[in-house]
Amino acid sequence: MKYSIGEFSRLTNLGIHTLRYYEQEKLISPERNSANRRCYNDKDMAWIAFIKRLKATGMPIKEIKRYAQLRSSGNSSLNERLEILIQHRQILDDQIKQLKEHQAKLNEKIEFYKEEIASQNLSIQSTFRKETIFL
Amino acid sequence: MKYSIGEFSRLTNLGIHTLRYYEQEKLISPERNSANRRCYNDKDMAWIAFIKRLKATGMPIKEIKRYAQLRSSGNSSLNERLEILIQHRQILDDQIKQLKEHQAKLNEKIEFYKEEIASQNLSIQSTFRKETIFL
DNA sequence: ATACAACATAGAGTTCCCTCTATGTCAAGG
DNA sequence: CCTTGACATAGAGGGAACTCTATGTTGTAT
Repeated sequence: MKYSIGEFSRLTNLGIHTLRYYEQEKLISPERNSANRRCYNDKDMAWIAFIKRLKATGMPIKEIKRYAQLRSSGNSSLNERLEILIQHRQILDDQIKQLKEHQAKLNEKIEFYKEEIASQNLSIQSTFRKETIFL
Repeated sequence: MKYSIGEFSRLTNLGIHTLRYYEQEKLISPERNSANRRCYNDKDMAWIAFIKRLKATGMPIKEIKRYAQLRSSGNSSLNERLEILIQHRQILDDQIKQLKEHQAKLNEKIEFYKEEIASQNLSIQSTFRKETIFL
């Protein structure tokens, strides 16, 4: 299947401007038809999906660009690409580890807040009780 | 303990400029001494540590600022702060879930690459074998 | 034929989060 | 006393990743 930039934008959730920007940055190079219109295909689709994954895991555009260049240079770059991927996996693993730590601490903090609030409500309640007693 | 901005910068790993920027953005309001110099204390330290956590989990400065404002408005804002925290926990949980998914897919991709490379090495080997046979 | 929407490019603008520069003040050491 | 270095403010600069504007072209429906 072939897609115009409009269709492709809808299918990838990526905004026409963003797609053109990615092309400018050489992340992707769709074919052109006779009228110079961009013609994205299913391979582009899969590639964009992967780009989105890399981005979502914090890889900067520049690094994705490097990967894209290797990709376009064919099979001889497989090893180098694999290395980038393995390196990025390490980064991702660390990232997840960090986030889990933050998650644990945040949970602690939330528990602390709940207790704090509970004890406040208690003192309000007792004040209220006193008031009802003394009124 | 009290710290000058220089010391505090070293202790927090946050760059003097960044600390001043955070103050400008009202994330933190250290006291000043007679000479108008900033005097950070241990409470500021703990607070900065928490700011760093919020940042590291993707909370934008503006939202941290909102939290900081509530914090400075005292105990009456405990509930509201708790809500921000709980909401942020949700975001963090989702984030971790997403990253794990990306991790799984990345691992798949890496395995795929390894196989690809292995089969290439094989074909090179066999070409090489042919050559050695036919030479 | 003409109107219209979708496409094209070049380049400016925006947002976020710093980071740096220019300029000035002040306290302490040689 | 004077230099030095850490501090102060105000505001400019920078990079990343978009996002938008201006202007022009093309293909299709009326």
